[in-house]
Parts: sequence; structure tokens; C-alpha cells
Amino acid sequence: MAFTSPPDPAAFDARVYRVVCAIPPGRVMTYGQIAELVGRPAGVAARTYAGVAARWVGAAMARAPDFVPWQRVINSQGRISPRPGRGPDEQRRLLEAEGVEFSARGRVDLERFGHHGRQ
DNA sequence: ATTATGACTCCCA
DNA sequence: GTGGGAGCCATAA
Repeated sequence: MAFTSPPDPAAFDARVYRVVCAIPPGRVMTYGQIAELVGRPAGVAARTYAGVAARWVGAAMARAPDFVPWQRVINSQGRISPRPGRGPDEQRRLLEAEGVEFSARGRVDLERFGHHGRQ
């Protein structure tokens, strides 16, 4: 996961949690979107930020407090990234309970359920 | 000290 | 639309 920790991991995590907590129920956001919304720290190349920061977000989510709606964070393909240890479909069940629909191949239509930041 | 292991995204075949 | 490789490091055992 994390390639190079963010300049200020604690602050980065806090911003990530704030953004994730702002995602309304029934909506989802990608790791990359969150990374962009949180803002690219100075000193990090723009091109590499996309892939790297997404993993920072993933790492932050791995340590996320209970109140963070982690289930609303999925990858850029609209698919659920498998989490180590947890139930394989736990995230999907939680999202479906909120009204998020999955395609036959298990993908979420980001055009319909994606959250573009703000509300 | 060495090894294994990552909640990802982009780009190209 | 799907699949594989690159990017390139911190942390735990």
C-alpha cells in the first residue's frame, strides 16, 4: 500500500475522514476522488499523485475510526477493493442496504451513485 | 539485516 | 470491456 507516507500522515488521515464522512448514504466515492478533494501535498508530483495518494487513502481507511462510513469508498472502476480479513461481501451488503445498485458483474455505476464532493 | 505485504490508478495490449 | 505491468516505500515479523 502506502508508497511514501504523506508529509503529515495524521493531518492527511483527518482530511480523508472528513471527506468520507461527508459522503451521503447511498452514494460512493473513489480513492482517487478523495485524494484529489483532500488536496495534493506540496512536493508530490501531480502525475504520480493519482496512484500514490489513492493508496494513502486506502491506508487511512484501514485505520479509520468506527464512525467513518468506509463502505462508501470504492475504486475507480466502480468495483469494491477486497479487504484483507473481512467478509468478502460485507461492503457490498452495506451499500445495497443504502440503496446502491450493483451491476451483474458487481460494479457500481459511478455516473449514478458517485459523489462529486460537496453535496 | 532481510522478506513479505499492501482499501490504487494509469496506460497499453 | 478485461487483464497485466509500472510506480517504487513504510512497516511489521
